[in-house]
Amino acid sequence: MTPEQLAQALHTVLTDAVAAGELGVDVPEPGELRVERPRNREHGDWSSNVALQLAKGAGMPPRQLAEAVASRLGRVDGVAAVEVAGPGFLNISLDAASAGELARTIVETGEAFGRNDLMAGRTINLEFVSANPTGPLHIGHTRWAALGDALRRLLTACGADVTAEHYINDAGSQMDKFGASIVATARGTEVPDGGYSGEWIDRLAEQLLAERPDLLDLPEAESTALARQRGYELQLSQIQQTLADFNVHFDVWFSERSLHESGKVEEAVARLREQGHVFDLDGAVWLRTTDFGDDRDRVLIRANGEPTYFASDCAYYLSKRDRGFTEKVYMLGADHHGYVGRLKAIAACAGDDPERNIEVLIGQLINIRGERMGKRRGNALFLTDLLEWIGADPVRYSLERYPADSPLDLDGEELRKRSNDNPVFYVQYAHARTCNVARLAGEDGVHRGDGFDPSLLTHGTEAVLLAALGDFPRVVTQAAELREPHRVARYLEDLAGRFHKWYDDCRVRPMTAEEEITDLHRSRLWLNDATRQVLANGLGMLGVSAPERM
RNA sequence: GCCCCCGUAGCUCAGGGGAUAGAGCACCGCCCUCCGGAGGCGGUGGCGCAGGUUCGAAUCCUGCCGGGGGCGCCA
Repeated sequence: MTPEQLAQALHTVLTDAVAAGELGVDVPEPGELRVERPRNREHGDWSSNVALQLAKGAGMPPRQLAEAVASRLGRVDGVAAVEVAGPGFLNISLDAASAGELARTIVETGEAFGRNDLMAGRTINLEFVSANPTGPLHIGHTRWAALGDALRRLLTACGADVTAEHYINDAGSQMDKFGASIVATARGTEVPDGGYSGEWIDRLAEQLLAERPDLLDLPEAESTALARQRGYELQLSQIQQTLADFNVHFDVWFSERSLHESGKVEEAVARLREQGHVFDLDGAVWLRTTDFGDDRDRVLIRANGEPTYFASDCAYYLSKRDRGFTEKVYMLGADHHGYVGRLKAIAACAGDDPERNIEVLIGQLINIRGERMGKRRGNALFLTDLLEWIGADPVRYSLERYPADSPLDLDGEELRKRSNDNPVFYVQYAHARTCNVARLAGEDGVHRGDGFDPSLLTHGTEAVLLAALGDFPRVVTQAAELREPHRVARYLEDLAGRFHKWYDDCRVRPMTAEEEITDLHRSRLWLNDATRQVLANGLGMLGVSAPERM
């Protein structure tokens, strides 16, 4: 019996009680009824606080209301006992067969277990990373790459139509400085003020010189333009390769420059002007974002006629809108939190609902060994370095197990250690262990077949494991709705722990070749395989591999 | 000055109003006649401070203290 089925039963029981005149209250929808896994095992398999929530509306003491519900709920098929505890909690115990049935459900549902269609029909544009193509991805991008991709997978798992998008800031003066920096490096002179320097610039200069030995003989403007274009291509493809190595998928790579070249930026200004939010002042063109909560108005076109970066932001937003996305999610670093107000204002100026059509997620920056990592500082830690030293799985997982809004202080040396200090190994090992058990069981002649008797799964660790397995769909939904992939990671760690404890106490295979194979062996194999499935599904949603052997 | 995020165990962090606040690491013990010990069991140890809302607050609100970040006709 799943918690969802319990919530449904609870709904029915409440409705019946109201019909019988036992209580007068508006019965919440089943989805609103919270059935949770109690922290304390002695509080049953599942618990609900509905009595506490409805007491006021029903005008009766919570415990009395709870008693009324408990006696009815206790008669539901599969429910072994319902106790009223504390201020009015309902502590529900399932009979073993009903609880154990879940193992079969999971095995038969397979990869689909945990997925749902709650977000069906929603078209979501998820923008993240959006790095400047002037250098390699660093640790700051890494957090969003991991979390953004996990969120893409989670929202997709909930039935949403998700487009993962990477905006390429390939317009503007930083690209000119990028080109000039490559040329200066090729020439062996100082890079311009505010330019780029680093090993990657050296490599780009080297490569460009190899391709175009005449680079330095060209007129300055020409060599810079060449370096700018070719350096851009090389750097972008390096970024794309790195993200692919990191198991991060993007559906669309959107060029800022294309907005300028296609006239979309001017068009955006004109469209916003039609909406009545554009005004002229001091020779510049402004968007009155203060009408929608921004703390100051923003310049679209400078007095010198050049559009601002903000103007492309507007054009980009309108592009997303025109492409039919109802929800545009932006994932930004904390150093961009000042953008929230103006981005929301763009949506409002465009006639959208800033509460519904746009969502800005802010992630705190990461510290590694106490040093703030930034692209323009020396000794930046690049994602390629992390992948080489640590590997994609541990890097992803170590970022995905924390909420984005908590400042993260990871010890670089600890991260480099390939040891069980890293929880990803704990979870992956649990998965490998389930595979090993299944493999050896098969060799012993233990097969799932028809020998599934859920009433045999009576051990305490089995009840706990089953309850944890049943919690998975709720965790997925919650993680997707709250945009918090770390909930899945923490869940998996808990599940892995439950599994290891069960493994210690309950043997799946016969101890000796002489021992008769019974339904107990087979039923436990079902449970083992159900655990394997949930671990694999959860790791899949995090973009982390589920190895069969380690 | 204004705005955003965060203060939970020695350390790194979980805990979207609920019962006795958890995990890993660190430290101290224990478990291999047993499916992989990359595991399990036990011990030590904590909600920054002060008010408020609530039957109930680590969680919500206000103030203060402490840490990080942001406030351009830069990109």
